Amino acid sequence: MNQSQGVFRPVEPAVSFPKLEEEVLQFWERHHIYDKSLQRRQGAPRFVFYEGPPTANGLPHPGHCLTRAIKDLFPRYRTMRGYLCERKAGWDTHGLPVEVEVCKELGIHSKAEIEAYGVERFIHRCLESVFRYTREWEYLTRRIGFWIHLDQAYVTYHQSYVESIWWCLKVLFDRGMLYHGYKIVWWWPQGGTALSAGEVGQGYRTVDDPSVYVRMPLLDQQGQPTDTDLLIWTTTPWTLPSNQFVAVDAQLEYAKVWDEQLGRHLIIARELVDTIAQKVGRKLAVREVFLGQELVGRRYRPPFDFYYAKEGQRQGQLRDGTREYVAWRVVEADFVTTDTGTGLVHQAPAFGEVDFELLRRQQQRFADGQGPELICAVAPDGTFTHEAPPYQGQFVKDADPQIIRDLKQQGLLYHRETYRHEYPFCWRAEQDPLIQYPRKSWFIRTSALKELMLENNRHIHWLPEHIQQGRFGNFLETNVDWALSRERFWGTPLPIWQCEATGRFEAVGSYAELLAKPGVQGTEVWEEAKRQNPNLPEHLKVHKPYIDAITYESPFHPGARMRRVPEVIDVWFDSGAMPFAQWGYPHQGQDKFRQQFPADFISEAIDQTRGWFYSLLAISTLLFGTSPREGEKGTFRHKFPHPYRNCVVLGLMLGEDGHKMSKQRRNYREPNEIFDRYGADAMRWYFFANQAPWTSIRFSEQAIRESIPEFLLRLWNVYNFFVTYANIDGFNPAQGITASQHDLPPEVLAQGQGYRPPEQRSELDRWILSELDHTAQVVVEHMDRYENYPAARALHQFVDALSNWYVRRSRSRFWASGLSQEKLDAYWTLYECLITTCKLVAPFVPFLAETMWQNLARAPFGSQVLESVHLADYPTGSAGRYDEELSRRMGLVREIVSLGRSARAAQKLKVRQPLPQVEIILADQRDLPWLQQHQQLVAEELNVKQVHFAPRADEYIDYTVLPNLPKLGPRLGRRIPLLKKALAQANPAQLLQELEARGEVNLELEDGPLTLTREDLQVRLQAKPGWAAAQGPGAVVVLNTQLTPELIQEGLARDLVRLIQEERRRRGCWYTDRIRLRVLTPEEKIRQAALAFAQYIQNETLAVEMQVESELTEGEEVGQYKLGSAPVGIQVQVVSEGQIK
RNA sequence: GGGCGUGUAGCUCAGUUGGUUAGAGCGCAUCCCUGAUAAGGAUGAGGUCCCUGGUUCGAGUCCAGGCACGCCCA
Repeated sequence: MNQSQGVFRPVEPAVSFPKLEEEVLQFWERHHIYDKSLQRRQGAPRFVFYEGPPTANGLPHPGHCLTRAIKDLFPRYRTMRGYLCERKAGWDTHGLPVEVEVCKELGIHSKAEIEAYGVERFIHRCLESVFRYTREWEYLTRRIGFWIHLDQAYVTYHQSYVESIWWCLKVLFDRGMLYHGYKIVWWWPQGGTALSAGEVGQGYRTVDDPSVYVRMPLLDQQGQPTDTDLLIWTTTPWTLPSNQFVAVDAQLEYAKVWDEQLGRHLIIARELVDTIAQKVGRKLAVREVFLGQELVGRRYRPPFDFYYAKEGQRQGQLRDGTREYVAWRVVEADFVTTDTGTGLVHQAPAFGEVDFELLRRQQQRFADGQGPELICAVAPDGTFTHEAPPYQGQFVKDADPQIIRDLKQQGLLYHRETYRHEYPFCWRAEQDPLIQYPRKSWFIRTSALKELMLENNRHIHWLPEHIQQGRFGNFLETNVDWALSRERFWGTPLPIWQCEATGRFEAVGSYAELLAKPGVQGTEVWEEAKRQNPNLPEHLKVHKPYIDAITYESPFHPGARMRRVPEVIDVWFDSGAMPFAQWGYPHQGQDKFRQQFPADFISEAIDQTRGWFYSLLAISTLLFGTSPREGEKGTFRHKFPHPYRNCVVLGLMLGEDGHKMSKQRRNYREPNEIFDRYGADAMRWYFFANQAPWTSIRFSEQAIRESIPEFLLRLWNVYNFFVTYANIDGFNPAQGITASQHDLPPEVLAQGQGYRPPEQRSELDRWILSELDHTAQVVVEHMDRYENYPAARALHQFVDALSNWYVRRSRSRFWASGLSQEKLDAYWTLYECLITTCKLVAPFVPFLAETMWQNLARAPFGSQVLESVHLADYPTGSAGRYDEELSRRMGLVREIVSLGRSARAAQKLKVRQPLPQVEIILADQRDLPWLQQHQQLVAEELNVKQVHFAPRADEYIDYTVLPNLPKLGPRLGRRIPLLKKALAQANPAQLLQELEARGEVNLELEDGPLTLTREDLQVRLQAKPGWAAAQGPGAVVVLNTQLTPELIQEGLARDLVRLIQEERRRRGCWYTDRIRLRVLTPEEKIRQAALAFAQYIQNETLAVEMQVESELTEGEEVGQYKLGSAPVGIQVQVVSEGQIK
């Protein structure tokens, strides 16, 4: 029969996966398979997925491939499991990185330069920049097989999105959760800009700074100077005029030392006394030692009295009713160290984040308005203000020398030196040092909801688990208020308007609400821009600078106007608002939001812990974690967890060399290169099947390449094998099946012609179907828990078992002529295995699965079956065919065969040489009857004439009887060593005999008797030396290596068959060609073997006749071979042509 | 400096609730197979499970301390 008459399309053996994938992509698109996969689940329970929006202003790299692959895997899987999973794409479009890119193009940097360039032109360029690489992102998304609605993507700068955020912020503002306060930022004074942590990190340089030790005299209770000084240390003398406190560690030991030369006492940390004495070259005599807490509350006089003169004597009322001096006293802090300095830390809250935090804690101790105010003698441009008259107008760093001179003059400078350390500079203007500086910012009072956020977190399923209590939990524990505002241009404008007369604020929840305000002015700015450039997207009207132009009448003061505050907001707020903002909620999309909240599944890399994972959780908890206030629109209380239930945290992907991926290092390949060479499935399989997704993964081109032979090609070969023979035999699964629109589940296959229930089929068939069902069960169990890695391993193992045991053991059945029932069983079994595997692997390697489905299912069934494997239901292995006992036993057979091979290899006896016998000794006799029925299988695999099971073989075997520890451990506990001793002394053979006879055995331990059953003991076998044997945990296999002339002849005959087959192939024979055969060799033994086994040889090689000759002729038509040392010529002549190649 | 994670074969990584002989792939070596064939398979060598101490009858696994690396934050 011609293969073209088969129902399956012939399979190309030299497959190109990338090429197939392109075809599959076209097929999906042409037939709208993704949409159909959703339509099919209309009305089904939803599986909600949120896309964490990428920024498309940079090219995607392999790390993004991992994220996108994982984001595709679980939605695909859940869809096949019967859920409706809509996938809406999204783009993150705002933020500093965008501005930085544009500044680079423009060759500018500071805010002033941007303003000079023009905010309007600037944000237009930002908008262009944002979508620069959208095409590349979309290509990657499509090519890797990530099904998501790109055409319906949410975009963070769109008006509806911005207005959702405005709504959210208005709710928070009205609840009093949004407030205006100070934040200490890294500040570039010359540029007038705060820098992000990333930028600051780029600018660190090693520099020498002045390092000064300064005395601050302690005061007594009357405020009079004492003979004792606090000694502090700083590398930023310019911060001293703004000193407010000195911090100590309450639990640290401090020493009061006497400096003879100075004639005064100094207080320093006890363990630093020697260090400092050495520095100044003086003797410091310890007079007293006490804990830091004794210093807490003591007053001192700061080195400069610009503020002290006015405020030094001021007291404020504490919340507990008592009074305390507001500043210039010793306070307790947990950040004090003794690594450097003196153990007493000068605090200038204006110029340090921890200092500022300390001030804030102090402020909280006082009643409202009674506490210390922030002191700051420095202007935003980095120069001293009039509040520090001697230095007014000087840049802080330049003022250091004079400040030190003045300290010296006052006698307060105890010691000075130079200190080499890392200090940040502006990454664009290398000469400009950064300073920490207080800026007014808008904050969200997230710390008030800390407990709720923690509670919410407790309900989230994190993978890996440790994120919950670890990185994320800790981060929530130390929650500080969210500094929301940014003094930038390209971002969601903060929707707060301020009364120019009273300074009071008001939040606005939408553009329409704004336009409805009384006396609105300024809309013409946008209208004019639009007139000049009609192509401007409408969305821009809610952005700077247009929105800034809009003012309205103040409700707080007659005649005054409300103007928007200048800030935009942190981009993390944008992305964290996506659960509702992607629908424009609550101004629109109410149904959509309620259907799609919260998410069942999100996944991003671990760097998002403090990014998106946090912003999502914080915003959701703020809005939906408490009961709504009266009159609020859109809020409600939702039970935890939200906004996501399961979060797979991916490891960071490193380059080939284990370093961060970087273009300059060239330590990774472009995704497209991988797709073109190996295909998306290879990459996906590498991601899913090589490691848990949260281990930081090292990009490896080789590992991607290897996933082809290890998995894809192995499955492909089985598929190819099936198609080849099914076509030869005209196997057509569709005959007899009438169901329509099905996905070929077992019960439908059962209608097929020649289909027999598995229980009537051979053991091997039942075994592989058992493995199939079990694999499906394991995969579903893991995938339901978001564990792709163990799921992929189970699939890998199954494909291996199918290829290397089932197909190999079944080959003779497929090769037999005719279409017997046994052969049909084999076809039906393999067919079902392939169809089911195809569905099982579909979420993992969607392209390969689709290709197989189109041929295995669509080719014979046409429209009777589902159009795509991705529309199918995921197999769950629920057919009840999993037979644990059978799986275990087959495992034992495979072990025995493996041991036999090992023994052969050790004796250098190739498998082609038949051997008379193997002796198999089992550790456990209970499988003996079953194994005896499978002697034939073992005999074939090992090429031996006889298989003999010996219940006891003291001749070959040493026995060791060991305790079964998992069973006995809990029971015996500390008696275990005694048992071990008793067993070592006992005679194992005798023990075993007794066990077999009575079912139990009595042992006398040193501390008393003990009765053990068969289950309590384990027998280990060891082959005695001198035998061709191999041992494993379950059995010992001993070979009989005695060769008879007959066996040697048979071995030669098999060698000949191999040579003839090779010659057939060399001559390009079709599988079914009949041949006329000549075997030419001067070696008599070979000739004799050929004649003795003529029938066998002719059968195996489809030879209608065979001539054996002693004369070797040369020539193209005679293949020249060697058997051992003897030359052999093989001539093959086709007599009747088959049609199958 | 703090938090989190990681450390297992030459390389990349698994290792379930503590249990006897710690696994896989690649690479290497030796070989097999040759009707899935530009494939496939077997066998082998290769391990102080980072170190030290502890808990336990028993620790790669649990606990404490340390070391190295990575990430996040200061």
